[in-house]
Formats: sequence, C-alpha cells, structure tokens
Amino acid sequence: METDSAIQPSGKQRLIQAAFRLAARNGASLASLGLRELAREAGLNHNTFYRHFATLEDLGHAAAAEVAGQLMAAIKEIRRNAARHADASVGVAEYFLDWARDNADLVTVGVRELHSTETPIRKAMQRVVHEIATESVEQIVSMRLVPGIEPDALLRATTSITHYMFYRALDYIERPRQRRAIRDELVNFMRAQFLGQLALQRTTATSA
Amino acid sequence: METDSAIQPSGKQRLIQAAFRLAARNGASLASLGLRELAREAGLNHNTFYRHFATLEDLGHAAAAEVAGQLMAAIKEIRRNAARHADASVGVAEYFLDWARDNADLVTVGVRELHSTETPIRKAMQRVVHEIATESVEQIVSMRLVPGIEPDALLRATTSITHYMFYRALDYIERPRQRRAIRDELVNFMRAQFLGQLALQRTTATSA
DNA sequence: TGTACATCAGTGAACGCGCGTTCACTGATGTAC
DNA sequence: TGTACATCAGTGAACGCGCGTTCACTGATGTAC
Repeated sequence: METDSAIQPSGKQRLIQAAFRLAARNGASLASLGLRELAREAGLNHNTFYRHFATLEDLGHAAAAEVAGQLMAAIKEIRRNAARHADASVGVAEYFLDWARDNADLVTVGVRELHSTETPIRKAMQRVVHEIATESVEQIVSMRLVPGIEPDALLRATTSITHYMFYRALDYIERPRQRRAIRDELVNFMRAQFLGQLALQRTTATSA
Repeated sequence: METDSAIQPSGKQRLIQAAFRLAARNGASLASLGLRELAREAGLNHNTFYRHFATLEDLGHAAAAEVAGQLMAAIKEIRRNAARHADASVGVAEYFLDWARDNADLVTVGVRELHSTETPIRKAMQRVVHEIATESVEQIVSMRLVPGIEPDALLRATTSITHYMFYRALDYIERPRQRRAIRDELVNFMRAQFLGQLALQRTTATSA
C-alpha cells in the first residue's frame, strides 16, 4: 500500500487529523488523548486504531512528522509568495499568519507542544524553528535585505522572530477582530529585531 | 480558619503544590490531572479533596491565583535586586532566571498554560505578563534607563521581552549546562528590543 | 474549670462508567497459478 | 479467464482496572454555658 493521502483519507490519516482536532479543541496535549476518543472522532471502531499504530506514542511520532512536513512545505510557499512583496517583512507576516489561520489545529497544537515537556512534536517544532531561522538567514543574506548585518546577529534575530511569529499566530487564530493589529505588531517586532541587532552589533564593535 | 500556609502546609496548599508538581513532571495540563492522582501525590485520602474544592475546576482557579501571586511577588523582589545592579538588563535577566530555576514547577506550568487554550491559569498569566510589561515601562521611564524612547514603543519592547523571558526560562530550567549562554542571549534580546524600537521610532518619525 | 455540642479535615467501602487491550471474526482487494 | 489463497482494514464482544462520586463514619479543635 503505502499510498497515504489518496482521494479518500486513509484510516491512518483520519486518526492523525482527529488527534489534531481533539487536542486543539480540548486544549489537551496529544499525549493525553484516549484511544477510543480518537477512534470515535475519526469515525472508526476503536480497535481499528491497532491496525495503524502499535501504541499511542506511535501516533505521536506520526503526528510530529505531519507537523514538521506541513510546516516546512508551508514556509517554502510563504517565502516564494513573500519574495514578490514590496516589503519582505510584511509579506512574510501576512502569508504566514493567514496560513496559520487556515491550519489552526495544526498550528495550535504545534505551538502548544513547543512550550510543553519533551514530546515528539516538541522536538519536531524545535527543529522546524531552527530550520526556518537558518533558511531565513540564507535568504536575507543572498537578497541583501538587511545590509551590513553579521550572520551571528542575523541568526539571533531570525530565531526570536520565528518563535514570536508562532506565538502571535495563536492570538491571530483566536481573535479575528484583532488580526490587523497583530499583523502590524508582528511586522514592528521583526523590524525592531533587525534594527536592534544592527545597532547592538555597532555598539559592541565600538566598545571592543 | 483561613490561616493557610501555616507552619505545616494545609491540605489545600498540599493539593495545589501537588498539582504543580504533577503537571510539571508529566507535561500534562492542570485540567487533565485526576482527583485521585492529586490526592495520592499530596499524601491524602482521595475524598479529602472534596473538603477543600468543590470541583477540579475549582482547584484550577486556586492554582491560577497561586501563579499570579507568586509571580508578582517575585517580580517585585527581582526589580529591587536588579536596581542595585550596574546594568539593569543583566540584573533582571539574572535574578529572574534564577528565581525561575528555584520555582521550576510553577514556571513550567505557568508558561505552558500561557500557550494553551483558555484556562484560569492562562488568563492569570496573560494578566501577569501585561502587568510586568506595564510596570517595567514605568520603572524605565522614571529611572531614564532608555533615554528618548516613547511610551508606546517602550511598551511594545517590554511586552515582547517579558514574554521572551518566560519562554527562555523553560530552557534555563531544563538545560543547566547552557544557563550562561541563555542568560547572555536573553540580555542580548532585551538590548536589541530597546535599541530596535528606538531606531524604528526614529525612521518612522523621519518618513512620516 | 468542666461539660456538651458544633465544626470540619480526613477516612474507607461501594457504585457505575469509560478506558486500553485481547480475541475471534468479516469482507474487500491483490496475487499465484 | 477462473480459482484458491494471502493480506489487511475494520468490527463487536468481553476482560480487568482506575476513575469520579456518594455515603456513613472518626477524631481533633474550638465554642457556649
């Protein structure tokens, strides 16, 4: 077989999706979901779970792979779209937040577990944040978007920006009426980080 | 009665402490803890729970009050200590992170729930973050620590710094060997935020 | 000072319920010959 | 092309277990008189 995500979602995919839906809705961590609860949400007999996963932990790993895969694919697309934007910061903020809004369950669960104890999803999210930050540095350097900044300072900026982006996505999802304000505030944060790291780099260079 | 926190911790306090310990250890949210589980951890008969709380939700509210109270008291103390420090940013980072390390359960649970769905603790943490950010603005203005910055820009800086401080506290607790690096990185973040908001304020003033 | 009563934290047995897991089964799809 | 067999997703009954909740109880402390 191995042809997941066919026309009709397979039982495996339905269970993974059910996990995100339940965890996002109930505010629970993935690990605290029940086997029968998951099967019920997926519209399956509770024993069908065992056809796809040996344990609940097993599903956690699959969910982590799902989060990482979806996010990295989305970021790639967001980067492409944002490059056509006049202001890169505005472009990234806009496309990212809207994608997060359209994938609320995945984002909600991912960000929550990023701040949780050690779970497969947390590790995956940490890897994703690091990867996004690193790729952002490459793009900013190659497109000369922040002239004069050193790679170290730039990585610190992109790392905290990436994290902040995820954090603000939670509010963006939850509070539709404040979306414009949140987007503007995120853009403000991005610019402040770049300008701040630039300024800091100058003062430490002078004082050294 | 009403004389909680006497010499021997009362049953109520023991249950609240047990809740933080269990939630921090298992990576679970407070809401997902069991009544019998809590009583067991507190060393009490499971029915004694009902002597102190009507429901599990009730304990959630008490825990939220505990988080808010402890944090606000700690911040007050941290501010006092940091004021004696040559560099205020270094002082705040150091005292805050060390306090977080010594109150790991409370901090771990608080920060996790800050990124969770709507719970009493999340609301309390949001209030705490806002209060800390606002008080920081007052202190920075009155002590003229960042000359020339406008209150709006300053509040944006202190808000994101407060949030980042909590976030980094998680790693500070978890990774003892990287504590110095985490503290330095937090200080770098604080400075970059202040300098960045200053620079941003200048460029928008010019372009406006 | 002594006695009777109220209050309240803590206890232990018993309940019905949903859970994870095991087992034997069905029924559709693919493969060998 | 047809037949026999293997594979595998999905089903339904049954299990033992820990859960939240109820109930009747104990035993210490405080209060009234």
